[in-house]
Amino acid sequence: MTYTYEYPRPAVTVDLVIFTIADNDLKVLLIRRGGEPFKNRWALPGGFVEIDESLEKAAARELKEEAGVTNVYLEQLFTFGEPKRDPRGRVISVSYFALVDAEQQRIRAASDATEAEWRSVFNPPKLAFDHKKILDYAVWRLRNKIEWTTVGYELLPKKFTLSELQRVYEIILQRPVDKRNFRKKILAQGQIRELNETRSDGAHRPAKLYSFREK
Amino acid sequence: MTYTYEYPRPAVTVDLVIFTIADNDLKVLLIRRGGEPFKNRWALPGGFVEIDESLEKAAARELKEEAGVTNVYLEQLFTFGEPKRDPRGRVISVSYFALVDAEQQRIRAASDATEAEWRSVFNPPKLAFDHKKILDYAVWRLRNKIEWTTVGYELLPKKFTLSELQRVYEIILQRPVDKRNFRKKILAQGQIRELNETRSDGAHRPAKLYSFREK
DNA sequence: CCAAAAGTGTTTCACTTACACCCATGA
DNA sequence: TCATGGGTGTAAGTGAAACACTTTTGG
Repeated sequence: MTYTYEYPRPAVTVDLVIFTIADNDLKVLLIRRGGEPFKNRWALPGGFVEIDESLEKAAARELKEEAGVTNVYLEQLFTFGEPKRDPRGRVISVSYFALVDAEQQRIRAASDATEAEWRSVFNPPKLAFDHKKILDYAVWRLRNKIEWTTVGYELLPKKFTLSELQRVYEIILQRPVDKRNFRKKILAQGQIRELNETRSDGAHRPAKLYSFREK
Repeated sequence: MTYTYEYPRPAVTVDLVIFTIADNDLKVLLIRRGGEPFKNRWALPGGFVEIDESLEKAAARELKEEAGVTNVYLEQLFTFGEPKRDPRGRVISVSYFALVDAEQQRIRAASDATEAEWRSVFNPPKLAFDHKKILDYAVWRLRNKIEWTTVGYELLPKKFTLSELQRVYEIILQRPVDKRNFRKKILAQGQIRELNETRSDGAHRPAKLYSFREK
């Protein structure tokens, strides 16, 4: 195959599905569009890939610009490239999903300037472009990942209780999880360390705090 | 976010990892490059995405052009976009992997004109660009998929014996598989139908033929 | 002492793994 | 009759799921 450069080129963007847990719900960060097309509709944050910037870097840059966070879990999802997905012309979107923990997510809420909101994943507003498809795919992926890997920890602050971790699983999977089996499974993974601290949180037995090994 | 169109745009290609089983080995289709860079090196088949063509269609088109096959298993793998992956400029490559069965693969070998070869995945020649990385990722994905899904059938003709299917698994996983447990597992999946045919193949008991439900 | 969440073990069931011999055929 | 690959069952082990009560604290 010979590469030539005479082809009309598509624009390439990254779109981000940024998840967090808040108010006992799984949230995604959405931005309200100011211009056409889809004016006033909610959309996933995203933007163009700079010519000398890797896709991963572009995603990390958007993440910082739009959600004000760095150093969070970030993974490429899928590349969407239907010719008509953007009415203005050919735009290929490399989608990423990111997991932001409750602590960092609060930082953003405070410094918010543009119209961006954390919205429930399970009852989202109508989205621009094919962003609903991207969101659905991201949720599907997150559900799979949480069952087979340890990404769940990315949604919690450094110190957490087992009940909090369990809630994360229940919220994402949208089904109750057995407490004893859950603790057994998590502890058997050997990925978390029990700290010599507890958290008192009302009129009941304080919970032991744990931390994830590295992060 | 506002889209503007003043950005210099990267070129977008699709690259294909086309697998087949032959000579008791897992093979990938490689093309010898005629021009610089990487002149004479082997590379994955691929090409530019046309401006009005979906990524999936572009991959299917390349698959037909390069391997002469249509209607085979095709799945998006990952998008590689390091700025320096192509020395001539910014090229973002959406990679796909395809599974071609032994029957169709023979068609191509007969009508071969360009310098394309089926090469062993486990002992490949030095590859151009970052194609080794793409190949490695595709092999990893294929291994996972074959353990959790039924894609294995895509590498066999419509009628096959259980021993042939077992060989496919052993070749891909690069380890021996227990015959009784394998047959039990496959039959329990309820995805194949026993045909009223056998295949005689030498001085031993003929094997029953099976077919996959749909394809 | 009461309310509330934390913490803890055992049994059952399903699935995976290990393993060895007879069968049908062609030469 | 022998060599070759096809075909079959059982027992042991491992991991998942179901399930209820005691502990610790604050009010």
